[in-house]
This record gives sequence, structure tokens and C-alpha cells, in this order.
Amino acid sequence: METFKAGELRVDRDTPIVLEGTSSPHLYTVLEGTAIRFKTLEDGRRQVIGFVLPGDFIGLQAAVMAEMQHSVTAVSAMHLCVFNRADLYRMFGEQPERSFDVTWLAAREEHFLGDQLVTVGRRSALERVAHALHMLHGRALDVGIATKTSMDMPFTQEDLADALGLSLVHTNKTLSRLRALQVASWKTKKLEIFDRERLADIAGIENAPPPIRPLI
Amino acid sequence: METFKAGELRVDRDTPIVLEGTSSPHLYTVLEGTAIRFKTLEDGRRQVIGFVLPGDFIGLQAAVMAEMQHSVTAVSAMHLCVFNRADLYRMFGEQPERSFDVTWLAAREEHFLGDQLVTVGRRSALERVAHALHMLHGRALDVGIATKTSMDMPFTQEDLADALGLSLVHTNKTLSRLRALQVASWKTKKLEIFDRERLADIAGIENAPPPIRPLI
DNA sequence: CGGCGAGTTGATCATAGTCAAGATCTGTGG
DNA sequence: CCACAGATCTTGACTATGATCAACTCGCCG
Repeated sequence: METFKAGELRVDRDTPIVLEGTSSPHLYTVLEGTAIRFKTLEDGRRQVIGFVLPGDFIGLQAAVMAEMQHSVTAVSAMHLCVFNRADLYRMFGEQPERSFDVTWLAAREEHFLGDQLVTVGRRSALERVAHALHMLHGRALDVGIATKTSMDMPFTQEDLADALGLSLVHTNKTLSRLRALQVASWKTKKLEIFDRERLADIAGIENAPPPIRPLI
Repeated sequence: METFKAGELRVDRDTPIVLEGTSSPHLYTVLEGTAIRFKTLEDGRRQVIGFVLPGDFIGLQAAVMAEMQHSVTAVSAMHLCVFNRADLYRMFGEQPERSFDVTWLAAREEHFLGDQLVTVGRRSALERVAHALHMLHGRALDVGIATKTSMDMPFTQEDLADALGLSLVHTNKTLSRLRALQVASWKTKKLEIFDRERLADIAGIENAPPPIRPLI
């Protein structure tokens, strides 16, 4: 993978990394920091379609299709590894293994989106919030940026609300409920998980361990 | 692509093609007919995460990841082209072009899901139904199974409701509204589009023609 | 003719949205 | 170190969109 590395990039919180409708000559993997993927309607309504954690790809869509279908903005300071779009195409010719891994990542992204769609389409507010916290904590554990009982939450409650298709107010009230239930508490950029078991239960998760990811 | 073709398959309406949580040794492209992709919660709630039309891939997730994350069931008689999972891996080594196209398809699927997520998360019932009809008609036009003013709708209203995160009853009432507005009418498996322009307008769609698809 | 799946319609209920006001937290400059 | 401003979070009161329940109709197939 080193062969294809074009450089590194550091960006601040709130920096747009890629924009919906544009085609960047670069794509990125996240070395450090977090971001949100989202789409915006003309009237300002926003849907967060995913959370970007270390190890994730940014800009694959633009590299493969003509242009990005969503925007990505940093929610904390980030450290990115930069690749050239053209090199991706070259890689498909030279490194079938890596190419397969890229497709794996795309399939995984599809999987996340499907899950999110079920959450937004068919779960109640309490289930949604529980599901989101469970997933975020689980993924953060995977990449080693969380402990069993707590993690940093660089997102705002508005980000979460927009991810879940709920209003900010209702999301906040639902978080209070989870706090009252002694399941999880999110205060001042810090999420504390008191009972991950129960959280999964409320979210309606039956579960299995997450798949092994390829290293990129 | 002929090299990798393992056979053909004909299935009836209501036949499950792949199941969530399983890994099939095959993957398919649709030559004819339609299907739905969906996920089910233990308590029976169902979320339709996509509609499968001719030219679409089925089973890519299972081929790339360990197992399928959603089920696919035929909603009309279908004619499928069958490939072996193992051959996909071989293809990545032998045909970089085709491999890139497969990744393109995965990225497109991701795009559809993102759109759907916006619809379910942030649009009103009327907007959702309008958006879904617009998209289905648009895609059907693309693959040549619709005219400018009408198309076959093998789905039930329950399928649509489950795709939009609405109840069946409310979906039905919203369809009545669109009929009253003289925009579109869906009666007995037939969708009629009276005013595609207006439909797009109600759905809140601004924009551009769909991307060119690679032939597989 | 009878039965079943799908679609239609009305009445009532509940979840989540909106509006509004206040509290708390954060960063900035004096 | 403090004061202030803007962002973020919190809580309450009221509203509205869509869910649920229930009954009925229609079309199709035996």
C-alpha cells in the first residue's frame, strides 16, 4: 500500500474533506480522528449517513464513480493518509488482493448503511439511540479508541439526531431516558457505558462478533 | 464475463434467493424480473432496503464478506444468471477491468442506500412516496421496462411501506393523495405517471441524469 | 359461489416534532 | 483570571404526523 501513498494531511475540526457532487482527485484513509458522512436537502434538512472512524476510507465513491454522493466533514482534528485517484485504478491492475479488500470495504459500508436504514425506518426513538450508541462504542472498541466503559464523543447531539432521523430535542430527551435507566450517559463529549448488555437488549441486537477487517 | 458464467436459474414469485446470515456459493445478475432486498427484526418488523431490477447484482456481499447482511426475495418470476463465488476471486486476478466494474456496482448500491436513508430519515410521507415512485419509474425507464407514462409494479403496497418506513395504511392514504393530485396512480399492479415533473418536484429532487453503468 | 390476498377508508391514539425559554459549557480577548 | 458571546444541551407545553384498530370492498382463482 505504501507504493500508492501520495502524502499525509492534517485537518481541523469542522473542515470539509469531500463535498457532495464534486470529484476529488484524492481519496483518504483515516489514521486518526473522526468525521461524519452526510447529505443535505436544499431546505437545510440534513441526514447523517455514517460515522467515519480510524481505518475507514473516504472518497471511494468519487474514485470509482464520477462524483461523491455525500459530503464528509471532520468532527475532530484528523490525520489522513492521501492517495491519488488514478493510482486506485492502477492498483486494480497490479494488486488483485488489495483490490478485493477495497471491494470488501465497499461491501462493509453497504452493510452499515443497510443496518442504519433498518434503524431509521423501523425502530422507536429509544431503540434508535441505544442502537447508535452500541454501534459507536463497538466500533470504537474495535479500533482501540474506547475502553469497556467509556469513550470520547466528538459528535454533537445534533449529529446524532440527524443520523437517527429524529429531532434534536427528542434525541436529547431519549438520552436522558437512557441515563435514568442507568444504561449509558453522554455528558460533555464523553460517553459512559454502564451496561453494554442491556444497551444491546434495548436496541434489539441479538448478535455476533464483527467481521475481521483487512489491513489497509 | 461469459467465462465465469456457471448457469442460469429461473425462479417463481415469492422465492427466496439469498438469506440474511447465510453464505451462498453463488452470486447472480438479474436478466429478467424484480426482487426486494430486506432485513427482518425478530419481532417481525421488516425494512425493505432496496428494489432489484434487471442488470442488478445479487449476493455480492456474501461473495466478498463472510455472509449476506440482508435477504432477497423475488416479487415476480425471475430469470437469473449464476456465477460461482470462487470465480469472483479469480476474476480479480485475471480481469482488473471487470473487477473495477464490480466495485463500481458496490459503490452504486451504496449510493442508493444513502439516498434511501435520506428519504426515510428526513422526508415527509408524501415526499417519500413521491420519491420512491420517481426512482422506481426512473430506473425502470433506464432498463427499458417502462414507458414514459406507465410501468408494471410487481410489488405490493406493503413492500413499498416497508421500504419507506411507513405503515401500510398511511402509505395507501398517501398514494390516494397523489392520485387526487393527478400526479400518479397505482392500481392493480400498474403504475401510471401523469406528471413526472411534478412528481420530482413533490419529492424534492433537483437534478441530474443517472450515471452510466458498466455492462456485466 | 366462496375464500383469500390486497387495497381502501374512517376513527382514535401515541410518538415524535415544534416552539420557547433557560442552563451550561467553551473559547476568546481584555 | 475574568467577562462575555456563541454553541450546545436541557426541560416543559403544545401540536401534528403518522400508527393502530377495525371494518369493508374489490379482484382473482379455485
